[in-house]
Amino acid sequence: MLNEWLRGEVVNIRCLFTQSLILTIKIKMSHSYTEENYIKTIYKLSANGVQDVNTNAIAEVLETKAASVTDMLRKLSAKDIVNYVKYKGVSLTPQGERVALQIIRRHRLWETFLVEKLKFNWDEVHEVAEELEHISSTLLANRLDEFLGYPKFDPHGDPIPSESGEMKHKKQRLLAEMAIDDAGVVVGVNDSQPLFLQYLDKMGISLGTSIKIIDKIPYDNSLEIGLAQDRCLVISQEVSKNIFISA
Amino acid sequence: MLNEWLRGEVVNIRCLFTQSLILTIKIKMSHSYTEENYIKTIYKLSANGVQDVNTNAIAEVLETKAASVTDMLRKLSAKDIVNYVKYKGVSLTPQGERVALQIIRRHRLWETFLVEKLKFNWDEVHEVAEELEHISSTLLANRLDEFLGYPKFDPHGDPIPSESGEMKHKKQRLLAEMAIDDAGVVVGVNDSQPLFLQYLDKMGISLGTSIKIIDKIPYDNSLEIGLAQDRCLVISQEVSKNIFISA
DNA sequence: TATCGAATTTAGATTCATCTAAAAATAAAA
DNA sequence: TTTTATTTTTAGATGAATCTAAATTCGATA
Ligand SMILES: [Mn+2]
Ligand SMILES: [Mn+2]
Ligand SMILES: [Mn+2]
Ligand SMILES: [Mn+2]
Repeated sequence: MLNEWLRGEVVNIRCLFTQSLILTIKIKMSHSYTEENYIKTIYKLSANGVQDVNTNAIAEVLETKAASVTDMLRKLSAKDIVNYVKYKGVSLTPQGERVALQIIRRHRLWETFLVEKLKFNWDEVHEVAEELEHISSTLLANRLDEFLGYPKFDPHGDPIPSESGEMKHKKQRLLAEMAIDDAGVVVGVNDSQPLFLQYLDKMGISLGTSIKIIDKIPYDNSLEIGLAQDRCLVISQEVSKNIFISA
Repeated sequence: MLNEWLRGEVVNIRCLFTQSLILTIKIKMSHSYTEENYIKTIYKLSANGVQDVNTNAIAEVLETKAASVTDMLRKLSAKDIVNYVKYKGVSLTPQGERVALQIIRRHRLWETFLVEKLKFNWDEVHEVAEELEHISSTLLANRLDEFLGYPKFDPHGDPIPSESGEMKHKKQRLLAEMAIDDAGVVVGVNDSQPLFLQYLDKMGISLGTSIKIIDKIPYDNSLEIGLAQDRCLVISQEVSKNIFISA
């Protein structure tokens, strides 16, 4: 296949006779729906400071088997998307990282669109965005970005990469790691599962909500927190580990 | 597979012991990307008054081989999406027609979105919509419809089916079939290929343009037409067969 | 009606993504 | 340092969608 020989993105084709005419073409490598999901998963698993992602971790996230993961890693390795050493683990190449950031960009732009323009609730968007993120047109992503006013964060507080792959790094800490009397504003969630977001809705917690730690219950590490208008409630550690507060 | 036994959309499950508790569940049959493209193609080929669509016609549209089409027709037949008789041709069942209309609905809504909101030109939208039409969420289609203000026609003048599958039938005739001195307004195109639309752009013809037939050249059936501000031009029969004028 | 040619279907192979089960490598424990 | 357990890879099979080539059917023509 072409892909196996043309690893880079820019190729020069020189006229055989005159050696003068040079055609410089930019080759856009395309990836299957499945490949994209692997790339995104490897990116997310290595984002948490992990150097080499292991096979089983990928298999778990993608709800597939380790053997399938191995097959795909060999394939992505041949495409120069990942650095893969048998039994040692896998990491994205700079190429692969660029691809991952584009997928994440599209995912988060679509989520923003769904919430901002189509009035979806923040717990309804992830699944749809999992499909929309694979629409390949870069013009579409860029126009959508423009239409939304170049948003920097998605509805869950996650940063949206720019066309060139840069994103704002928000200063934040986990609610679980704050001390008594500390206070701040909710700027993100660590888990976008509908059930968790629905729970937050029910508790009246959303991005922008001000929270103050009133007490910590040592028995199960649950937190007593204060919201606006002297409203008080207790949340489990599980929950507090999934809420980001402005630093 | 479940699909082969559960042909309808609503199923009752009765408790074996008490015979009293009845679970009524609505089963949403899903179709692969590929199946959807076949369904849409069969719909479009039968839309022109054709009763039984033949295998080769489908193969040509989908740029595939007749043998592949046969395989898929057996599959869609088992799913009750088409009526298929070997060697005789194929037509959509009422079920299949509903599915087709939903795909076309999504295609045209997305095209409208791209032009109206993202400032795409009308020649840039078809290819992207070919991908977007397969995003399955019906909530998405309905919210998009609402966001766009329930448009009745897409950027090429084609009618957009409602959620229930109804669409406005526009009174129109082909420019090629008009007589000298007849006049009207462009309300649609019969071909959405970029090259054709780009040609129309170049000639200053778009939806809403007023056109009057000035003369017909018998030699090659080309047409001399008049636009606003006494602008005159000659178009080939090929072109005149792809422009719809208000009746 | 018999024959020919086009359209269509069948047969068999290929590629991609997946699986299970078995083998191999690595890491942890004795 | 063996032994054991875990992780990972290989081997081999399956199902979906495709292909080419051969066989079959249909419909038109002789
Ligand atoms: Mn998401
Ligand atoms: Mn995905
Ligand atoms: Mn179109
Ligand atoms: Mn399509």
